[in-house]
Amino acid sequence: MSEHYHRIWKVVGLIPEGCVASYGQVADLAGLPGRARLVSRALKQAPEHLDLPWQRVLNSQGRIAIPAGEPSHALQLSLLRSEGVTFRGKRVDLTQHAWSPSLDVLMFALDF
DNA sequence: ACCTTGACATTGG
DNA sequence: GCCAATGCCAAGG
Repeated sequence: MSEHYHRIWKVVGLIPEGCVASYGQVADLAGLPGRARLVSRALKQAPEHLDLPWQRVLNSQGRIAIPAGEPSHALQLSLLRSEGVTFRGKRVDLTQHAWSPSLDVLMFALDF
């Protein structure tokens, strides 16, 4: 598995319960600016045992990126609600749940 | 090596 | 708000 995937997985694992991040934000924090699509692939291929909070990653509009109708779309919605994330229609209320990583978390993510 | 495919983001209409 | 065009780039055929 590529080094990129490991960095992406590490960042996703840092997203706190009740918070959400966009694919692009995760890519940036992983040191891969402009590679949001790589994040989606990394999540789809993430090994189960990593137990990542993949449900906390949404598109830049705050919407669930999995196509409605796929079983995991409903699962993601349910997981987010169960951890207190609120929705405004189909979008998560980003003014309330957007993840703002603290400086120490940033340094950890960036390997400082 | 050459397409095609995305759980994306941004911009412009 | 919705849609289309672009840029992006690793994976899989």
